Amino acid sequence: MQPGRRHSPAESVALFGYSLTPMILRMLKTRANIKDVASRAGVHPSTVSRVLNPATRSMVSESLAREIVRIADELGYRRNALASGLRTRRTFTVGVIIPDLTNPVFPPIVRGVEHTLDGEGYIAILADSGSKRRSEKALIENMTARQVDGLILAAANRKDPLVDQVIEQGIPLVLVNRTVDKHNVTAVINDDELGIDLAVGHLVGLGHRQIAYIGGPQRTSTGYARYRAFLKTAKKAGIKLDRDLIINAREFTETAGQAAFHELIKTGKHFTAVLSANDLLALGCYDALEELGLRCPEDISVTGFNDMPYVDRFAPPLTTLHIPHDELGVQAATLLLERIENPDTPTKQLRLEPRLIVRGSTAVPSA
Amino acid sequence: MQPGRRHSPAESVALFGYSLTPMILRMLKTRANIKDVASRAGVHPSTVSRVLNPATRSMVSESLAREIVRIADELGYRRNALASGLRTRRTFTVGVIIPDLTNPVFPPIVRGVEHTLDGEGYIAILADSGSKRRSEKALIENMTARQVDGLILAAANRKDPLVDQVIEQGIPLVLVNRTVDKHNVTAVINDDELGIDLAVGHLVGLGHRQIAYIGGPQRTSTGYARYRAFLKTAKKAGIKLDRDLIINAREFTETAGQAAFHELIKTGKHFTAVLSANDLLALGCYDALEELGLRCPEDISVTGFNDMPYVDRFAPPLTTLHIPHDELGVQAATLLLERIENPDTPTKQLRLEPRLIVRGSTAVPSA
DNA sequence: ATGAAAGCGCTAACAG
DNA sequence: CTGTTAGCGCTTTCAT
Repeated sequence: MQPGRRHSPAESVALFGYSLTPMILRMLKTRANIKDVASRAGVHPSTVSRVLNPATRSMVSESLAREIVRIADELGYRRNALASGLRTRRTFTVGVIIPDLTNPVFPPIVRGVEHTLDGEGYIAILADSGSKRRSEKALIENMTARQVDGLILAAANRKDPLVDQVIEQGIPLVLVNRTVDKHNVTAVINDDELGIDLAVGHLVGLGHRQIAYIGGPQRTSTGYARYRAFLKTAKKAGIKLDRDLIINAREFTETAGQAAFHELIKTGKHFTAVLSANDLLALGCYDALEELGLRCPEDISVTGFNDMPYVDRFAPPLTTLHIPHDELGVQAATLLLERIENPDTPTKQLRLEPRLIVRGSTAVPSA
Repeated sequence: MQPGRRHSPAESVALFGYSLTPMILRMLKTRANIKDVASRAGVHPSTVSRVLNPATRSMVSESLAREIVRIADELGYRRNALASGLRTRRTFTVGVIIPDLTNPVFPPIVRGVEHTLDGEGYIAILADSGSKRRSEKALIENMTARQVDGLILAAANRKDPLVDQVIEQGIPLVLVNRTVDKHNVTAVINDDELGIDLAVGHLVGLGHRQIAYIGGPQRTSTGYARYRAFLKTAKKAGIKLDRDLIINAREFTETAGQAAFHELIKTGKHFTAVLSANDLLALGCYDALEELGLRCPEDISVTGFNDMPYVDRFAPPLTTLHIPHDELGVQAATLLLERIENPDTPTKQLRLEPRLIVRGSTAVPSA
């Protein structure tokens, strides 16, 4: 094959003197391109481009435009997004990085993001970083190499060089679910303080005075904010704050929650309720309770945070804080699109309200 | 700005007579390109291209190659995937379409797919079709316009024009989770017959003879295969096959399962166990049982299919069939990559074995 | 209203 | 081993 030898069907027609049907065309090359449509219509490729782009379509006479559209359809023409993106520097693609898809809080977020993007002609490149920072960095590089128009990160740490890096590169960015300490990023998160307030209020209302707290990793905004909120709220509610009954787990996992609960017991201190910083930690409490032959809520009340799917089916159904995860995703995508349109949009932090869902894991303290 | 006016930093250097640092470069344009690296290194762009491509790197002298890599790093060069893909017709991107991310069976599949792809330098474009065919078609078009190297569909119907279309277009395709009736597609699914076999065997072993069946939509391969398997296996096991006790729900949902169970009860026929074609349907049975004041497993045993996360925490913990969903994803991605490398690979259907997980929802029949 | 020409950034065939 | 050249498919000035 000659270098630069083109295989445009139009040329093939000239070459072989045959009239090629679309079906045959399709067998010759993957797809008709703009040039094919143009030569079929007897116009210049740029005219076709104008017609096929809504923004410039009005530049072309209506009758010709219709004819071109007809031919394009006939040839099954689809714009090559690579070529288009290369030229325009807009890919209508955004990268979404989440730490762990199998953690039930993330699918609804992703879904909200996606549906919002889809409505605007964007598509999402999704990556599950497996919570590993190394791969996260690589993923971001991969995505920027693909010229994504923006990025949504669901796994930021409070201090996050990766986030700084993205910002520095001028790539539109929105954080979701977790945020960073600095306020130089747009983020959509949950109102942690309100959530903890509600949970503490609920427990206190039931009569609990010795409330233990199992928190999450302090490197995450959620873990930190909930911890701070607990200290603050507990003080306000006038309950005894025993430092031994406050444990911040290293991870938001069931096993971490289980271990933490055992630690609480080991202190020998009395407590009638455990406020956990998320559902998984609460679930770990369930495990520990069972191992210790204790009952929930009869012996100990337990609350969670997140309202993961199916926690209402647990034994006992978990009292927890519902976070509108889909809405988190929707808002994150909306804000990102805004930033893509206008990169100078001032950053903003959106805080969605959690709702307390009272179920069977909390009750009036027995002792 | 003149048409065609280039803003390569190298030219800028010449223009202004300044030595520009990488930092300043980055402020001038989004990113250094191959030409920038080339002029900095005093070589031709194609030489840089060769160095930066592992496959062709050996064509360049080792010392020069190293120098070029150094300069590329210094300039923070990243290959523009759009340009590269446009030229090579390989994007290292695959499209993944799933019907509903919030259905817990899909996240692990997606995760398996992604991790496998990631290992090979590919990335996934993910779309949640919301189970809507229309949007599914649009999504596929969007993805092919983006020149994806292949497609993974998790939501095929037994007869699926969309699947036919993709195949016809010559786009490498792998189905996962569900397949089509025709055997002209590569698919990675679960061994439904074995699963049903195990479930029936378990119930029969416990002493159940009147077993009701709540199946899924017959348009899906899973719904159909499990239904056929139940008929076959039940006959083999010598249990009474009462057509009234076999209901195929329209959807794999909790509400559909609930409704189906009520229908079963309305028949007035006696049964001691319900075999459900998936966990969500089984969950619906739980709901109906509660509404009817019946207990599981004391009054009725219930089994599911899928082993969704947390069904072990339900009240009662659900006896079900575990499907290695991550492995499904891993295999699907592996087979797809194979097909991308060699499109003529014969199609194959991989059937992974489910495992029976006996929990608290099944027991010896009381009556 | 349409055409001509140039180039986004990269790679591959060919020449030397 | 390296440079030259052309072009992937598209969009945009600019010119008419």
